[in-house]
Amino acid sequence: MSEGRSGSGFGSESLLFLTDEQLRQGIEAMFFAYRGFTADPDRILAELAYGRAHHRALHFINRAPGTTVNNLLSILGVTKQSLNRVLRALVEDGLVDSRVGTLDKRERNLYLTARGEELEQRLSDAQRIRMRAAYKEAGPEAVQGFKRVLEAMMDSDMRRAYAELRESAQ
Amino acid sequence: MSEGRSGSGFGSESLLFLTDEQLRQGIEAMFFAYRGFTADPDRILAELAYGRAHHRALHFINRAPGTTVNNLLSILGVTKQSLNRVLRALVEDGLVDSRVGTLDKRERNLYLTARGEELEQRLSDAQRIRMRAAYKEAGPEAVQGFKRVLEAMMDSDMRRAYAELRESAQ
DNA sequence: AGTTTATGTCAGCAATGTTGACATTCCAAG
DNA sequence: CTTGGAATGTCAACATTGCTGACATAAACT
Repeated sequence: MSEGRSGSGFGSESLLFLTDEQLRQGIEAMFFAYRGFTADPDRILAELAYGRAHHRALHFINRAPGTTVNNLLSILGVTKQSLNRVLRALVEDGLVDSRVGTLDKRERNLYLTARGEELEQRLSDAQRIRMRAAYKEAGPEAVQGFKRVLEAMMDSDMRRAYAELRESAQ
Repeated sequence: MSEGRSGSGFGSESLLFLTDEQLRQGIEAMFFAYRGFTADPDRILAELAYGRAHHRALHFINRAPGTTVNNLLSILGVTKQSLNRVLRALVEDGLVDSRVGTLDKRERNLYLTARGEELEQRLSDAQRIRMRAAYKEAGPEAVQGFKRVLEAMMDSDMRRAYAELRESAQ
């Protein structure tokens, strides 16, 4: 098909660095690891009748307090209608505070309430514990490689968003 | 909360290797990268009115032809009812062949048809192209680290499934 | 033979993605 | 200043894909 070159007697023993089999292993590793990556927060969220979408919203509002709906959905990569449902629940439940913009009244500036911060902490902690263990097991140089490959795998606009977050962080 | 130790004046400048900020960057990298990772197949699938679930089924049936529904759902980590819906569509559309087991007639052995293989190739190629580019950009040692961290991030049973797939592959 | 266990299918519900229609606010052209 | 269009966010309805529950069939155990 589109670009087929599937291990047809050349890739596997050539001097080229990447066989299709190696790439497939990477694909599967990504799939299995992402499940592990979300498993711990998912368990907490299930108890509270929330989902991954709520976690993502909490995470990025915490990361950039005062952010607007528009900005948030460009980072999350979902439609505003989809995000709206999640935000509405979080606001109703008193985890997020949505304030009408001062400069532009069409905008809503989003903040976590104390309870919102509390849940965000709980979720992030769960995820960090696993991440910390994985980093420790793999070692520092592995972590550098890990991040480098992930960054190269992003779409270019997400790479920009990611870089901005890193700068703003500290 | 459960294990809170969030950059409270100690983690960030201690001799410890992992600050909360570093961990958070890893978390966000994982989130953005996974979106890139699935973006290309998603576009193809959308044209065909299929979803990620169909892609995953095709991938692992291709990987282990003759596998059973039971085995497949343990790898995919979904319920059999959820998988069944997807498989039914693939069988009806002539991409997957479901044969009653010879030894145990309760089981169904799953195979890709020619058309199924064709679509699987198309999807995998799209994903491999991006993966290949990311690997190339990041370099060989980075890839080693990438895989090591991902593997450490999996749940233990998934790590086993992953290892088995690698062995069976070759 | 009869109960229990395993495998897979069918039906209906929940979470979360989508598009479409709309209200409010801002801004720019006249 | 007003008016028309663009931007922002909300509400409604639908599709995909998780889920649980109920069931049919085959195997296994007693």
